[in-house]
Amino acid sequence: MGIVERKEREKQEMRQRIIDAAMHMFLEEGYNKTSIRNIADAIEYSPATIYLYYKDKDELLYAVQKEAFDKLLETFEREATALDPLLRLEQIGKSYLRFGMNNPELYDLMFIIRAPMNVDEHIHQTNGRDCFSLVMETLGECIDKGLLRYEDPRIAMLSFWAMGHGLVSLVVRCRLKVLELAENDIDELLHKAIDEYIRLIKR
Amino acid sequence: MGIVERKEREKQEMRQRIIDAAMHMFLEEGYNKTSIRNIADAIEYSPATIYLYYKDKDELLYAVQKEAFDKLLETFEREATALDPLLRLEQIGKSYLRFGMNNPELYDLMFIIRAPMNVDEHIHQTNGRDCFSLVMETLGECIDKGLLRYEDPRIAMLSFWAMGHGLVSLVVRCRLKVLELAENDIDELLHKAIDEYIRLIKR
DNA sequence: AAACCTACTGAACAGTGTTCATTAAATCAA
DNA sequence: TTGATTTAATGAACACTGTTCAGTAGGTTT
Repeated sequence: MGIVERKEREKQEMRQRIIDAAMHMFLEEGYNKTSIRNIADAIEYSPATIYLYYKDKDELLYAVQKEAFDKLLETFEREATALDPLLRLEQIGKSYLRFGMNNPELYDLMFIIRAPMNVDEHIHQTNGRDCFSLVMETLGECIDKGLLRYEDPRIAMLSFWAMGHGLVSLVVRCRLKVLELAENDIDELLHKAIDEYIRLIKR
Repeated sequence: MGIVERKEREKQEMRQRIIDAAMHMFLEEGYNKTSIRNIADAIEYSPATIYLYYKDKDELLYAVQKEAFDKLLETFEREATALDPLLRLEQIGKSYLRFGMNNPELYDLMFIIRAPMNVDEHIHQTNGRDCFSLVMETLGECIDKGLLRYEDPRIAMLSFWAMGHGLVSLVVRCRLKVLELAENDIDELLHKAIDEYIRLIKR
């Protein structure tokens, strides 16, 4: 009897249908402006049904986040392929910047949105782990080969990420306006900033 | 007749009473979890009254934000007093970090919270301007004296701020958990990261 | 004392996340 | 095939949210 298998499959399909709709609407309108009722409307089910598949709106967020990190990882693996670790590091930086600038709502979801504390904190340790391992390995290789002016890989990782995240999140949350930069220059300036940073950390 | 003056004074007092309560509750519970009704309760007025003094919840946010930037400016002026611009830059960096770590909710309000687009964008150009001028001047002085490995002050400002903001905001929004650092080390690591950054940008 | 003005409020509107008893349908056992 | 049981889905409700507005009480002016 394949009934239980089919049911399990249907359950997974339903879960997927929900997060597909959720992802779509989160990107279109943002997390806060997307209501469970809107998502329910989109998939033509009642709002209560969603709660049969996801415990609450946060769990929905984390599911979408997970898919987003998969996308970022794919992007890294596609765009940061250089064998030279230093060059690869630069590719990663540029890739990160582009990813954030091209998918601001997605970036928001992954790196900015308030992480509610009622959820298992473990999520933050698993979601995105692979992405960070990839960066970590590249940084480690650079340091091992003595290519960087960093000694401690933790400091290097922290700094590298902080620079990337700082740049993207200031743009995504409109905080650069205070610097009164021309809107068109911003993209170019960010890339220059990363270039400069890479230049600075090179030994 | 001092009646109109008294009334004006009372109006200002009421405005102040409202944002005092708002600031207090924003810091205690965060912006999103603070409702107009809660604020109204705290000052023992009806929710509708608040709308006589502030157009909407966002305007309340910007008023609180303004006070917060005043606080940050005071902090800078108190803690970053060195005559040597390079040393002063370091003091600013440390000061910024401490400010963010000691007042995470305030920091959130100032630099992370989604800036609604229905508000006059001009706010983002005025709120915090003084703080940035101060940093800008120090950076400018450093560059003029040839103390930094940056040429373009805009890139320098962008990078310096991105590093600071990146570090603080990753902590404030719990994104460092993925790096599995010991909770106690974080404060120290952030300061080391800033130290390293200053070291890197020194000519 | 009557008119006016202004500060304030209660009640309502449309929306939110979430829960739960009830219903309808699919599955299972006889 | 029929009856019992499990499962999936829902409508309605609850307790919130930001915001608006007609109505009121009281101080101010004429």
